[in-house]
Amino acid sequence: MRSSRHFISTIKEVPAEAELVSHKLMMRAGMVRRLAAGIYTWMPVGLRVVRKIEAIVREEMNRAGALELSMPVVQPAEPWQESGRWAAYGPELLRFKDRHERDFVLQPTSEEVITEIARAELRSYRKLPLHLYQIQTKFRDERRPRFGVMRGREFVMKDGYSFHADFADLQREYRNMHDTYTRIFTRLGLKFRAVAADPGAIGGTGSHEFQVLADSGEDAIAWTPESDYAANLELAEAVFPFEKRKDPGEAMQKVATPGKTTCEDVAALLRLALQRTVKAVAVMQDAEFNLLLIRGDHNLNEIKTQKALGAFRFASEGEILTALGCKPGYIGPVGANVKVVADRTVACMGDFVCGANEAGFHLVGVNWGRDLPEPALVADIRNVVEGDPSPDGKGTLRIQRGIEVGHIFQLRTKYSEPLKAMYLDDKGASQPMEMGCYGIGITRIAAAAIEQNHDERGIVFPRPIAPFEACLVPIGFHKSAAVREAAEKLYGELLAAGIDVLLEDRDERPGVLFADMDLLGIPHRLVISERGLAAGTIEYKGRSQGAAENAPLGSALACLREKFVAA
RNA sequence: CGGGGUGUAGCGCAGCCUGGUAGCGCGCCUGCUUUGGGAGCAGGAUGUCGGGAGUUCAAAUCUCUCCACCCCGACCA
Repeated sequence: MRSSRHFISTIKEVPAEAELVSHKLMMRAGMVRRLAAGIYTWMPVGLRVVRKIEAIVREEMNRAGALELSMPVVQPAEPWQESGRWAAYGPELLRFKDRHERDFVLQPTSEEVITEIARAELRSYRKLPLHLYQIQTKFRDERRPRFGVMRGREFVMKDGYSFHADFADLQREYRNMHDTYTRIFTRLGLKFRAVAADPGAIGGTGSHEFQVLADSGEDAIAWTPESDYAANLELAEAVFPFEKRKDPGEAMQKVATPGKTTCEDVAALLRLALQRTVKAVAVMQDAEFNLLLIRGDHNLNEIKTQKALGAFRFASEGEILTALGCKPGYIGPVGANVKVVADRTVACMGDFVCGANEAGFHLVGVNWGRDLPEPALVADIRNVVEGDPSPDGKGTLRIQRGIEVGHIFQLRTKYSEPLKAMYLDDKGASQPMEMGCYGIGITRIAAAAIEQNHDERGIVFPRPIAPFEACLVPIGFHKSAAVREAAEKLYGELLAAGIDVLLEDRDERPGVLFADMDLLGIPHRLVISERGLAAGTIEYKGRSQGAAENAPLGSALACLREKFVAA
């Protein structure tokens, strides 16, 4: 490709809306242009990246035995009503009516349609297993689209669905996909981690997320270097503390803490470690008032709480006042005639500090059994923190941030039962199919890769997904016949050798060309100049290396090949 | 959806408080010079000041209203 015939539309200043590095760089590099909130045009340069990601995903999916198909983006409401998701999905599902006032949706995923296919086509155990996938545009009407294409409303996803006669075969395919995803993300040149995850709204039993490691990621991962344990923070279990609860050492005492409404403030005032304090979170389960107790330095995990308690919501200030006679900031479990749910850690604490249910006062030296009854329920309701013991008993946990780019689920019969996707087994009995589903965020990968690979000059793409593998930059292409001839000749050779090379033949100053090639993140650069021609050399520089090096002019192709292997 | 903020040239911004000729930088166009890291000089084009309504002799500026977008909290590839 010649840059003069391509569409390089780089800009120096980024639109103010871009917050994340990857978003800024994608805008600056001219990969995407925004059309509406969370809706982007993929410009020619950006689309090349997307296509390369798709190609790798497609190749590995095919190799793993899955078959590609393409399902409609616009889908009728009926299968969604049958599966129950028409009611359950909520406002993220974009719904609209056609001219006949019939209801339709834009697909956010395609379980319903694929299950219809399976129901109609896979009548016998002889046709199972089957894994079908598509690489398709998805639409989710996000509450708050942000971070450019990282969390857009319209995006491209690879979604695959597998159908099995029994659970064991589903588990086999699940492992197959786990391996396949590992190969895909490795080939894409990403640093990632597979973590145990919550199946969430999609449902089912087992589930793993593939997280690209990046500090700007929206997810937190708990993992340990001592074993292969890794889980999403929302799922990671905070195990029971090893040490037994100590016997009371202090008498309970009321202390004045005027204006100190947070555990941090109270601990600072009393010159106590934050780990000695307990915070109380008031929640309602229908009409029942609950106090959740968490150690001062810990955070409530709402997903775990929901699993322990069932559905709940945070209490209003009025409800707290009614139940405890005290406003938030000084509430606590002592003397409160309400249901008390203690986190495992709190249940093992003694001589702790908590609110006195009197504005401006806290209690110190509080002990279970002596000063208040044992909690009605002890459960794991907090997020793990760095240094907590690993749930598998090996080592301690570390926390790292990540961007979710893949997610695999064992759906079991969650969709096949309501949608009646049944098959006949070898005894002629009708059985619901076991299902798995497997997603990869194609367009999100482009952003995640940039988030993970950039420097002050721009993007540093891994070669497999760079818009071009290499660029050839002639200095004085429009001035020097010798440079032009040498550049054209080499360009032809590189193309013939199957290298995806960009010839920088625009009539711009060298500084502009270099800056653009760096910004676009093209991994390998060859420079031809009169200076070099006179010396019989060509210059090579890798995008992430500091200084350029010279190679004999005739060995340019061999040099690139060598660098490709090295990189 | 709740809370905060911003809409002025293609992009980044100033002007608004205290009403009175719409500006700066980048980019764009023309010419000359320049040519190994986003060139210099000279000249030039570009605006329903987000939309609507109101106050006023006069509104980018004050008031009301609608819209769009961005940032912080409950979800997901």
